[in-house]
Amino acid sequence: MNTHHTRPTESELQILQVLWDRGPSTVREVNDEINKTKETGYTTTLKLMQIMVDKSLVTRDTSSRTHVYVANLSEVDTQRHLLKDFLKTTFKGSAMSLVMQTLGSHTASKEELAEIKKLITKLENQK
Amino acid sequence: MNTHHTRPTESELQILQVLWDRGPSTVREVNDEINKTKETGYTTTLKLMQIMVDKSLVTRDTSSRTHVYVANLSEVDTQRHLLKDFLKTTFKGSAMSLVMQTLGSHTASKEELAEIKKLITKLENQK
DNA sequence: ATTCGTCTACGAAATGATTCGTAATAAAAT
DNA sequence: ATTTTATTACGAATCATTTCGTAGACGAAT
Repeated sequence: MNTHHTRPTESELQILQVLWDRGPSTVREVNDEINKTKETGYTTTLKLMQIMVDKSLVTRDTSSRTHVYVANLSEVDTQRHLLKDFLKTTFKGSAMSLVMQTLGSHTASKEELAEIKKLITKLENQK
Repeated sequence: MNTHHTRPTESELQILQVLWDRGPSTVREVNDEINKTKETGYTTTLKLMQIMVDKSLVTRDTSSRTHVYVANLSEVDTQRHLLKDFLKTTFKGSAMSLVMQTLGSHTASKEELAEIKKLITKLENQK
């Protein structure tokens, strides 16, 4: 067991993504999903998910022979966490340069842009 | 030698940061800088920087005994690259949810918000 | 009841990243 | 000239992550 908090590794994150998308899933289901992208042996995924239980990243229901796994963290919380980290390490903590860069190099629809603008206006009024 | 393109590791990125901030630097200088944050032996940093030469992440001037290292990639290009990756792996490629989340959970000055708004308006007009 | 397919558990190999010790060398100080 | 100090080169140890083989168990199909 391990209650201590660490960043999920690349592979762990991939598994979490699947669990977030699909909801409670078996190893087989997760592995099938992952194999759409990346060839991975069944026992590899199994082992990773077992490790994730140990790290408390996921919980599993072992009442039936085929165990069912559930993510223990919410997607948004994890994103927030990783974002904070990413911001610090690659943008020296400057949220603004990250936003500017993202807007600059990724296309967004008019609607999306409008939505962001709305959020900004709201933020401006809070000051 | 290695011309083949990979993502810099955590440590490599840290070294690149120093080179971007300081400009051309010796191992000693980089190591001193890094030690402000994180205790690291001199030869550790040296070795990493030698590996980075091999990966062409940096170039070095060996004309004098004490070699001088320079980053081979621009900070912005690297950020763009890492951002793209990060977006894909943790935000399923949705630039918008990344931006929204960043704006939501990090404070920005009025001026910064205004600047972003200006960029958005510009983007809107391009459509 | 035997066989077949699928599952979990687990150890250990493979891979990748980081850290460090040691030797060789050159320059600087004495 | 000799000693001290700083540097590079490089192999190897350590550590974390990922991958996989094998064994044992269970249930379904024959």
